[in-house]
Amino acid sequence: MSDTVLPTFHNLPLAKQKRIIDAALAEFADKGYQQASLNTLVAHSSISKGSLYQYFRDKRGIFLYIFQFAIGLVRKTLLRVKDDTREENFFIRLERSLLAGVDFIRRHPRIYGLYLKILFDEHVPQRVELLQAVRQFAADYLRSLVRQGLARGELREDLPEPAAIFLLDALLDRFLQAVCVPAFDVTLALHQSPPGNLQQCVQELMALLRTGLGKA
Amino acid sequence: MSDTVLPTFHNLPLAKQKRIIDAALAEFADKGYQQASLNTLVAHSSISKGSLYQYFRDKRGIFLYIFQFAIGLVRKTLLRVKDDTREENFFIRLERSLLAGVDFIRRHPRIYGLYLKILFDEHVPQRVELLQAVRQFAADYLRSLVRQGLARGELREDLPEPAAIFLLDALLDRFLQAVCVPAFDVTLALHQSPPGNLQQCVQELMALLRTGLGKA
DNA sequence: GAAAAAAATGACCAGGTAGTCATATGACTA
DNA sequence: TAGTCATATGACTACCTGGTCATTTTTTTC
Repeated sequence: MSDTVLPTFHNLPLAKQKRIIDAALAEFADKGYQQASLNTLVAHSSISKGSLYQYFRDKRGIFLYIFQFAIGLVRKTLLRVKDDTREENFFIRLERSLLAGVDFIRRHPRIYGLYLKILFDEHVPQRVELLQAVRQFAADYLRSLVRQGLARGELREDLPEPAAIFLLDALLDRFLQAVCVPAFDVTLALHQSPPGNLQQCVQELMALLRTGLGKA
Repeated sequence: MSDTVLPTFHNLPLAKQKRIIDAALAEFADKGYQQASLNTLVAHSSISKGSLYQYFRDKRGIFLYIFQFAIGLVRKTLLRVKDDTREENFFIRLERSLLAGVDFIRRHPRIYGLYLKILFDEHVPQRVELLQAVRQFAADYLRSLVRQGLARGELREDLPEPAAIFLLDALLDRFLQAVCVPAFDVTLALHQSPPGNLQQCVQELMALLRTGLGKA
């Protein structure tokens, strides 16, 4: 697990570390794992190729380090939202989480890009473990929200928990994708819409989740 | 658009055409566009490299031909489902469409794989057009179902159409992904479950869509 | 059956890749 | 100042890529 990054890297000045992390994130997010070029990476971070191999064992090592770094950032951000909205209604919390997700992506587009690049590429090292870590975290997050919502009587008592979590996960994930992948954005016009409009869309979706599609 | 495949290809015996299409589909579905190797492709279809370039202009041409071929198959299949369930209730139609999707993927796993490989790779030729074709088709399909459901009074009259379609699209797409990408299958245990169990999951999700999560 | 046209072939090319290694640098020690 | 040692370097290797082309083989035409 930790034989990915060598001690030399941590001896580097923080600014240099950051330069390398930034360049790696950009390259992997743009090209995916296999297609990412270490030559491009070293050029963009102004270090030599030889140095790169004194910081990391190999390409795989660089990638894993970067991805774990990214996962850490996501966890921290989402847990903060969960805590900040502790007292709110279930659907409000959901709405806030979603908007926080949009905000995160706006601030760290390359981290989200990296995640998307991994999703369906079976040849990425440790892909199953990395993906499962992300999805499991999301599911746990939503489960916690659902249980608190149930405890407060904001949700139907007979709610099938796994199905509900699945539906929520699907909707949230797709919403984020639609925000930053125009081709997904066929129905709502999220992509270029102002923040206010975006919030209105979210609220409409939340209302739909609450009351369902069927005739009352 | 049609300068992708050269006339020589269509003069080939159908069996040989099929061999090439199969090998190309397998290679692109497994590796994605850039990472797919034409050397592997020709080896697997038992033709020489030179021949490949007498059938197609270049790599891009092969890819586009294969993808359009795949799109055709999907359209045909889904339109048949829509027609077959013409008389059914909205939620039944949805359920049937979803199960038909699962069945299609089971029968043509490489076509679905190809679609997934395209989703987030900006470097795929014509990606935006290809993706939009697929998503637009799905959205149109769902819109048609929703409108007929509304006309028959099976859905709330005040249903916000775009939001509803978005939600349905998100759920259906994610369901298919969960069926064939184990890492997505964190909550429901779809991946290795028998068909009966799978159908029960779908029904549970349909019920959730109908009545919503909120307290009555 | 000969000539012409069409199709098949694989060695070859330029350009890219991940990773290596002998050498150079420069900071710290004695 | 001399010696030591962690770090920095980029030319280099072996390999793989998409694409080309002179040549051979097969098919068609007369």
